[in-house]
Amino acid sequence: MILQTRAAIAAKADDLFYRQGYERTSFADIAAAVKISRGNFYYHFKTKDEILDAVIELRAERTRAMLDGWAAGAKTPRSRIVAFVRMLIDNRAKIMLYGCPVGTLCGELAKLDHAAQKGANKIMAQFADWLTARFVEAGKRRKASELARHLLARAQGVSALANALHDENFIRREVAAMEKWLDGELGVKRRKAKG
Amino acid sequence: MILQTRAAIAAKADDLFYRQGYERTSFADIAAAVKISRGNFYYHFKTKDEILDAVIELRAERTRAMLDGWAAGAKTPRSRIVAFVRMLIDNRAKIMLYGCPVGTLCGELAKLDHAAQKGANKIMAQFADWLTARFVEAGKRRKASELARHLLARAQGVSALANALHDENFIRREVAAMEKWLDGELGVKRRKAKG
DNA sequence: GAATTTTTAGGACAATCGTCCTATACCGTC
DNA sequence: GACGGTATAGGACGATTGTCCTAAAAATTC
Repeated sequence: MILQTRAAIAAKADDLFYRQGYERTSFADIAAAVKISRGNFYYHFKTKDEILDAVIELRAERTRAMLDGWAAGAKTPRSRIVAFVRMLIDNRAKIMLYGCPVGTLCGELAKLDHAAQKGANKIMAQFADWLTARFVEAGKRRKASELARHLLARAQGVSALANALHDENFIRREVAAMEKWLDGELGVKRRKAKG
Repeated sequence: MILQTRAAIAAKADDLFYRQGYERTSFADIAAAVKISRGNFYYHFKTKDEILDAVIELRAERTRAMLDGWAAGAKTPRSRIVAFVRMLIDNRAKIMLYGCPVGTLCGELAKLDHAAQKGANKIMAQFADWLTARFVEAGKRRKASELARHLLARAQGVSALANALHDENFIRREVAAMEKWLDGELGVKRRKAKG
């Protein structure tokens, strides 16, 4: 079945692109990981760009499923946003080794000035849009987009710094700080200190 | 003069590594930029790793000079930290195109599992240490390191997100938010809302 | 079970990679 | 103006890159 092999290639490429980067990962690397010959490879994907497109599509789909899961699994807007923030703790080991999968891919493709850059950036936008929707749910309609991007940026920053400084406690502290910030913004436990 | 050519190579490599990434930049690219032959290249640097080391050293020195300049040029701890934050606005055009030079290099070398990773991470630590010293100056000795890393992470996040979303206003908003946060932490204009 | 399509393996291809060698031009010094 | 060390140019090197071709194997269809 062509779909199985194609999916296997995309899955292995996804993992290798994350751990080694797109540029560093060769056809030979992926072929070895999938255990098929380099020749057979060409039957499923004509160019490296096509693989990248498939990987981005795979990640976008996985992101969508993850976000849907959080939206369905948590009952309040706050707890849904917290699920996003806690992703940093759940994935801390890999983040400290390889950074954020979305952020690092966007960064690499930006430097390569790659055509797939737009697709990768869309995944980042998926998070921004999802968070925006959650803040709207929480009644912060006017500032929703701003709050969403602020939180997303903080998550990106935590990933980058945890990767550079290899500090796990830093991740935990920042996650706690983000939750505290969230409570402040959403008016949980304490009101905005104005008026 | 050997130093002139060596320095010219390091300077061009620095720029190319920033705009294209280390992996993507070849000897031929650098040689073409410096306008010397690939053969002559080998006379100054034996390996690509050596060039990377020189570039990292160059960046570390430039970072040191920049931090010293901020420390000398601004009179209060707050205004020194603000100088750091405003760097995001000053460099916004390049940041939106290529990201943060420090963050993206650390990210790329982490994925390559490169020996120079440690040196690149040290530049990130330079910022963390400098900011820590400024917060100590401001009387926040106990939480200085924590505050420093928090602010550095936010700057990294703003760079990453501005790069992915190509949003200049986002940079300005976040810089303003960071200054406001700073005032809150340092007790400027308004006290901590506790007690 | 023969015919046909789908899938695979293996290798050729030119280009480029980082690396390294050697011959020559340049230089100030005697 | 011959000399000796510094700097440069040009190209060779083996390996690897992404891409592509062809023939054989496997699966499917009649």
